[in-house]
Amino acid sequence: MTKQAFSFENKNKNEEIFSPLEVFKEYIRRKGLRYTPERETIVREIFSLKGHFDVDELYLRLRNKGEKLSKASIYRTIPLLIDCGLLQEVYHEDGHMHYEPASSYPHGHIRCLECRKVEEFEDDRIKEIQQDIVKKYGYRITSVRFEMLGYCQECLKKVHL
Amino acid sequence: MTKQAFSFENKNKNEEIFSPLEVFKEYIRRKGLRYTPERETIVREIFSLKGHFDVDELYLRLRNKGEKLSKASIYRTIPLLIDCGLLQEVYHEDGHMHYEPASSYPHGHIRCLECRKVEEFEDDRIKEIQQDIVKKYGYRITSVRFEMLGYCQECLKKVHL
DNA sequence: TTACCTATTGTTAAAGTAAATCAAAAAGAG
DNA sequence: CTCTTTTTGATTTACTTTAACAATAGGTAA
Repeated sequence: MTKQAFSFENKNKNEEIFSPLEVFKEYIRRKGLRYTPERETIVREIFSLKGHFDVDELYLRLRNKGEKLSKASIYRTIPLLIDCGLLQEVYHEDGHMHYEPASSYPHGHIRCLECRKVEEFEDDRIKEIQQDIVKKYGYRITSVRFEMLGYCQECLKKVHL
Repeated sequence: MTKQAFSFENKNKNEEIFSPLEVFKEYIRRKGLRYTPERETIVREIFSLKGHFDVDELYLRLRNKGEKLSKASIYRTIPLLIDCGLLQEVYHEDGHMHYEPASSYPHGHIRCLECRKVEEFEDDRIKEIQQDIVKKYGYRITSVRFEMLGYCQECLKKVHL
């Protein structure tokens, strides 16, 4: 069986859970690609920061740690991580994409259009909807995104929106 | 009361439903902006095509109809339409955003990563989740997006994914 | 170990989206 | 009709992301 971390399927079964790096290594091997220090550095950083990030942020973070790798390597690694289910796009803002490590629990995001904060919420119905779609349409779903835009309580108080 | 078309709130009440163009006019007036033929043309086109579109598509469509307006006007009109709740971003693909007219019924999108088709599905739970968030966090939600990525039945048969 | 093949890297250039600028045109109020 | 201010189209600009390519370095197999 193929290694999977954070997969929707192996949460309730007694399957082994592998670390992101293990999953990535396995993916690289399976695809006949090469495991390079640059790729390892990128994956380690993404899974150590845990939250949302964008390419520039990640690049600067690594730069500040003294890592010498190019932005191009980041751009090239991201599709690999998405492909093996470790990473997800979360939203496109300010002209570029924002990502987050894929997680095992179904959750959505609420973005305030005024202060631009992003809150997460958990809801089992997200998973239920996904499962129904699989049943009804026969899709194999690799990632789910639930996003709401609006104005948060604080901003609603501050200004008339 | 402010005019709203396709709003989540006025569906089950006996409020008048206004056409997108009426909503837009009212919005323009309220904001002290100017109602120009270019804006009207853009709004009419968006709500006549009904489906998803991107800026280039819309521009070419209008061009083919003999309309003489610039792409810049489209880029400038889109945020207005989003702001007044008539338009939503649906997904970012091929380096640019795709939009759709906001609709009154809660629905999600499934995108096949292989053949790139986009299917829509309706599910009342999307609205339920939204309402719960409003209750729990006090947000005013302006748009909701439920997106799933994966591989459709046909593509799963064709290739091993 | 060593040699070889091929993927990957950094650098640089290219493609393309979206936004900014600005003079000319036009909407809307009086 | 006049005046003020917004909007338009054209062009430039800023950026993000991808492509190209020579140099480098995994990984396999002798």
